[in-house]
Amino acid sequence: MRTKDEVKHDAIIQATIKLVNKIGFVSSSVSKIAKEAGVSPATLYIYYKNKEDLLTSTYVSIKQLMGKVLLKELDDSQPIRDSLKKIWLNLFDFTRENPEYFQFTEQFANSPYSDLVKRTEVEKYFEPLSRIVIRGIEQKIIKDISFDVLRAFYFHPAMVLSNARLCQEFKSTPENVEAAFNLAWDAIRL
Amino acid sequence: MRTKDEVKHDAIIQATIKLVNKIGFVSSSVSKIAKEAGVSPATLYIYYKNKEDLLTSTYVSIKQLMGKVLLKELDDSQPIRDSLKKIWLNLFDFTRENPEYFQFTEQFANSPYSDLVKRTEVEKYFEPLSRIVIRGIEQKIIKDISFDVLRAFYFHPAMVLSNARLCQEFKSTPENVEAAFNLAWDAIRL
Amino acid sequence: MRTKDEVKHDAIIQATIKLVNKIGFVSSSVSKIAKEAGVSPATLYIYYKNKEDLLTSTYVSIKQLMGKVLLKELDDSQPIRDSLKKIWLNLFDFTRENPEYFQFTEQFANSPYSDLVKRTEVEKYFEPLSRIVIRGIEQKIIKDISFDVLRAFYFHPAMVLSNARLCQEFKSTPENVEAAFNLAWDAIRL
Amino acid sequence: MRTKDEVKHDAIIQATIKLVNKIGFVSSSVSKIAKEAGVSPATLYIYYKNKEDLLTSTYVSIKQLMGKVLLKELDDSQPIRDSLKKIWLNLFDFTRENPEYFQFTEQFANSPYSDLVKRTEVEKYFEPLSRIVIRGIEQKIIKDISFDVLRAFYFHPAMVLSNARLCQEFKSTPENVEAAFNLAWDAIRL
DNA sequence: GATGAATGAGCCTTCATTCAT
DNA sequence: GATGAATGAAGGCTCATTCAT
Repeated sequence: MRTKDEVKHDAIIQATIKLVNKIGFVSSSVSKIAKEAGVSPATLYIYYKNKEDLLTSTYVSIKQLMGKVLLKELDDSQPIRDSLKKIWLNLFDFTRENPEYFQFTEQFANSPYSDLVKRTEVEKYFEPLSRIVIRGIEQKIIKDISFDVLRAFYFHPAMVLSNARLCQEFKSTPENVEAAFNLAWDAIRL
Repeated sequence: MRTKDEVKHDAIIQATIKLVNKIGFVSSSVSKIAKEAGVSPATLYIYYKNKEDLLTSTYVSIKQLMGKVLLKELDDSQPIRDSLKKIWLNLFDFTRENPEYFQFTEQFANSPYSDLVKRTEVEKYFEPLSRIVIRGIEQKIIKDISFDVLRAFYFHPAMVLSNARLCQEFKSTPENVEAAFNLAWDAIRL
Repeated sequence: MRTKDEVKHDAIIQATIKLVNKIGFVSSSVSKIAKEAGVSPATLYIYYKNKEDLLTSTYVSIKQLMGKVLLKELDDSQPIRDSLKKIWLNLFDFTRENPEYFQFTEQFANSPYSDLVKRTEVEKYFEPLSRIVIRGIEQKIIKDISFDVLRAFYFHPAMVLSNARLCQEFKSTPENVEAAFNLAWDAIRL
Repeated sequence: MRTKDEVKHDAIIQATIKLVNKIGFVSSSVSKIAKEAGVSPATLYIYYKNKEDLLTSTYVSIKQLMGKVLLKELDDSQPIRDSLKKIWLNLFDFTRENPEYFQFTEQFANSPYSDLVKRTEVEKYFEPLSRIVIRGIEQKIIKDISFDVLRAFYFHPAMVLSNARLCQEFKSTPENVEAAFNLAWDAIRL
């Protein structure tokens, strides 16, 4: 018997990301994705249960990768501010080097498809971040306020500034990112 | 000539908002909107050039209303911090009282349709806000940093916290809003 | 506004019958039917909810017509045998003059689609026949046995003999039909 | 060479019958049948040329079995009526003990697939029955009328009464079957 | 012999839009 | 102005069959 062709599988994933970025979620039909990937529409259903599965799986796997990249090289012994700054820098590195991955997740997160992914399914990949924040609160370094609020001032601004569509002026040079991080830190620190 | 029926026109707008909120952008077809509004699909094309026109027009007019509400009762003589706080409070008032309007704009802003609306077309309704910020920078009250960054820490967090889908824990009580605003202010102030 | 085009509706019905007879239920796709009728596939959905509705409605309306034709010119005062014979003759007249209608109902009745039609929905058009049979039983002219059995010997043989596919030898001349009816009568009479 | 696996072959046949009975001819796809049988779709094509071959072969082999069962224990010396009655009883025994086989053949016989099976291919298994009938005619016991007509009154009613879908009231108890057979006999005897 | 991967063609249905009244 | 009818194109998905191992 023939074995699953990982090259083909990867072509499907890349085609999905590329097409969604180019023409949006709504217009990205299964047959267009298949054509872009150079396979038959039917082939797609060997790797995924249906269109929803294709899109959510792609999203989750990118988020998993993001989690790994953002939280790498973290050292529990270093100051909390340094950890949080490192994560920011990692994020901007990631979005600079994988703009198409990042753009896909942003589009996905704001599409109705995102309701189909359990929040915990994604949040688990960022769990170490929560632990840092909690530690910061315990050590009276970070404001004792709900996680939703802290996220709105620590994580979301970074996402927004990374998003070329939303912020066309902001260029993510090390200086700019550092300057912007200062605002995040001023917001959340005690 | 007969005059267009404003009752009918309004029914179309309300149906659009209601349906998009209920079943999402992708599933909201013209005929479903027409049925929800109690008119013929063809009637819709009397009021709008096409589906794109319907959606973008609806979006822009809500944004115009939002601008009016957010920037009301502002007094150039009052402290900048007070003005910015007032705008926050106005935003949470608006989203509390018009959740369906707000939800629609959030969905729209993250759909591919949003690319069809010129940024300036919407930004002009929030122009007074820029002036306040500029004044704050000139008076050395607000950090001298690009507007994209300031918006990422002043405006976006408020939008995120208003969005029930994104922030399920955060309840917009006056105390919570005030507490969250403090983070915004800490972020942008000098 | 445009009014429903009955010519077009009839074209759809005739195309359905013709195609199902020619290539069978399984192969008769909506688009083939539409093409045969000279309309767009979408047009078909103006007249029918879906494919199932198209097929069942067509079946039921033919059965209604059959009921009318088979039971016409019946006279309660005439002998029961004459009434039952008249119905047989009417049936063979009908199948001779409307072979495509008859063939369609036979195919339908033995397809899984037939489960979608309530038995009573069709049986009501043949109700006078039951009444004759019941009268015959009461008058001790017809055997007192369950209706299923009587139908199996009175009605089904006529259907089978009418069916060109099942009975290729039998020709429905008046003499042949009369001769065959004698068997039916011998079967059910007391 | 390797020998075909009869266990596997039988699994395919049983899966075909089971699935066609459960979901109908139209919905019974090759891959569903393969899955039900626990084999690969490709395996199926080792045993059968194509789907048509699978279905027709299954049909013919059941019919062959039916012929054997119906015509067993027949004695040319016994009265013709007894022989014909015995066949009836055998048929009801068969359908009672093998309802799924019977149901399959009934579905098949009324599907377009049945046209693909030559009539003689099946009829040969019931040839002894014809001989009995011919003998009956020669002995002036059975009406001298075409075989199509005799079959319509002798064989078809039994099939109809056996078919649970068509006759929901009739229960095939020995008494009921005997009573019904009397109608068949009355119909065809001289 | 046996298999899961792979496919182009086709399935039913809905789409955004225009037509004819 | 307003409408329901009408449509070609496209939607997601499954089909019977063959390929490659």
